[in-house]
Amino acid sequence: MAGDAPRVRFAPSPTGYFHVGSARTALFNWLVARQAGGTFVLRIEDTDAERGREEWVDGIISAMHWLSMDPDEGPFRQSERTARYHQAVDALWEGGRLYACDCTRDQIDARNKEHGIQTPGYDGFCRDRVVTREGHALRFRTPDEGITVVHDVIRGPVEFPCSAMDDFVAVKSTGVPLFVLANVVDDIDMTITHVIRGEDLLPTTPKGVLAWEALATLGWVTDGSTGGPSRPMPGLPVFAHLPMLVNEQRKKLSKRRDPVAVESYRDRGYLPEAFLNYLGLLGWSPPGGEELFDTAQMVEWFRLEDVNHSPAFFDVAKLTHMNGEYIRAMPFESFIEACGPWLTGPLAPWPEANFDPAVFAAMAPLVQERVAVFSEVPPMVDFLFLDQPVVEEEAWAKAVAGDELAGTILAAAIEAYSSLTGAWERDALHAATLAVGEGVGRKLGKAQAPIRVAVTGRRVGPPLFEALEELGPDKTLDRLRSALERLAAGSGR
RNA sequence: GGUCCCAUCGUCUAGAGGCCUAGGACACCACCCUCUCAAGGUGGAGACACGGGUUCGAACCCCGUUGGGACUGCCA
Repeated sequence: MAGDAPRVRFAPSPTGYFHVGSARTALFNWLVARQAGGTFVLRIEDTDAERGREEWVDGIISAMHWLSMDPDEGPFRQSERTARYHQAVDALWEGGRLYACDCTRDQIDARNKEHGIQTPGYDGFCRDRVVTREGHALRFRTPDEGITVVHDVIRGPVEFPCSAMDDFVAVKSTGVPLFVLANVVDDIDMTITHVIRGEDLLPTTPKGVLAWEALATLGWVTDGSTGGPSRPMPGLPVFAHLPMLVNEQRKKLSKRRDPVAVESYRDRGYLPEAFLNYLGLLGWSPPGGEELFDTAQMVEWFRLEDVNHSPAFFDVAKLTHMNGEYIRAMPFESFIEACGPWLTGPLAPWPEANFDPAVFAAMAPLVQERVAVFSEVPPMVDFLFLDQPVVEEEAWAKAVAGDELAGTILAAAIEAYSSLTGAWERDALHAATLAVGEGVGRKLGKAQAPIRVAVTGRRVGPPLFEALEELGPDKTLDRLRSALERLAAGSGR
């Protein structure tokens, strides 16, 4: 742990998509690097061949890019560094820190069952047996007594009794090194100063510390893989184990049941700025108590020492609210631009040719203050660009079919709208509709409901008269008439 | 079973012994505004897990209990 400029690493294993917990870990690492002129390294932990497909790695990189957290170095892939790990394994083997083991899991379990009642873990059966190194797993000989201390900036010193630590497998029988060892060798070679990761890794940290110390005792040197020459290995890094992100059941976020893919938030129209802001509030909060802040402020305020100890629930509702605040704060032009992907191309629910940017721009200010995520934009304006509106059946049932005055109102609206003498614009429509309502003894709020559903297909949406103005008299009257027809047909009248 | 971590409103958190009658935000409820829905405004309900210490004084320090979680794999 030296020096001024920290070198941190974000080391995900590529397992499909970018997990929100990983994003939070990446963010906190990134903050530490940025605030002190440090280096943010990306390392892909893919020692397990079962994992890791190139597309997953691409996914991680692009998600990180979306969040403006491009790595300064990497991606390094552990799968490409096996030769280096073998050197460490040789050193450890020759130093007597490793021994070969030919026990199968079943044998270990059977022995454990025989002895203790149910005590998982390895019993050290092969410690003093002679097993050939080739073709067998290599276990790390952990001390029988004493304690291993992990100095964690967030939690303080955490002590692990060595007696409770079993001889873990460091190298598979295939010769492939496992995570604990590869991790340590990499952190040494990459001169990592701060290991910032999830709390779930805390229990394995003492094993890494032991491996680190074993290597140090054996005179291991770094390989200069980060550019410099070979040099003495650095001391232990600073550890920081971040509190878990949990679901409503207070359990570690699960891939299967919880919405954890960062990509899915991107695809639903969350803003990266809002996403980062929210992530920053999980396990940490700025000294001034601010809730809304950008990454520059986070870089300025963030302190690893200030990170919480307890798990945090990933609350999509709060994220969504925050995203709405960001959307409303956007300059109008930016909002229009950000809506782009939702208005044309495959995401747009209407025929491309029907889309009219001018019409959208006219409605946009009303849309901007009504959506919390961009995926809500199309349904808010689809009636303008669809030949026929999507009629929500529930809305129709309630506001039209279920309203005994609906037919009267619709008919009166057709009459009033078609006899408008001035321009077809919001104020005239407003006044006309007000009159229609008075005709049936209803206030505007109640009177506009059937009209809204007839024309837009929905009970909620942007203000009606602005909408009608943009839609134009032909389509408006058309839709009013067909709604009236449908109503007549449906009710048998 | 073992090891470790954690414990303030439903949720995210502020709180680093007296400033706490515990603050803010999301969610929730009511009202106002209002052409629907939002946004906005006002108000409301809502927490220091429990028990012992230490102290003149504890949400804050210590111990225990309880509860939750993680790990315990030839995954990471």
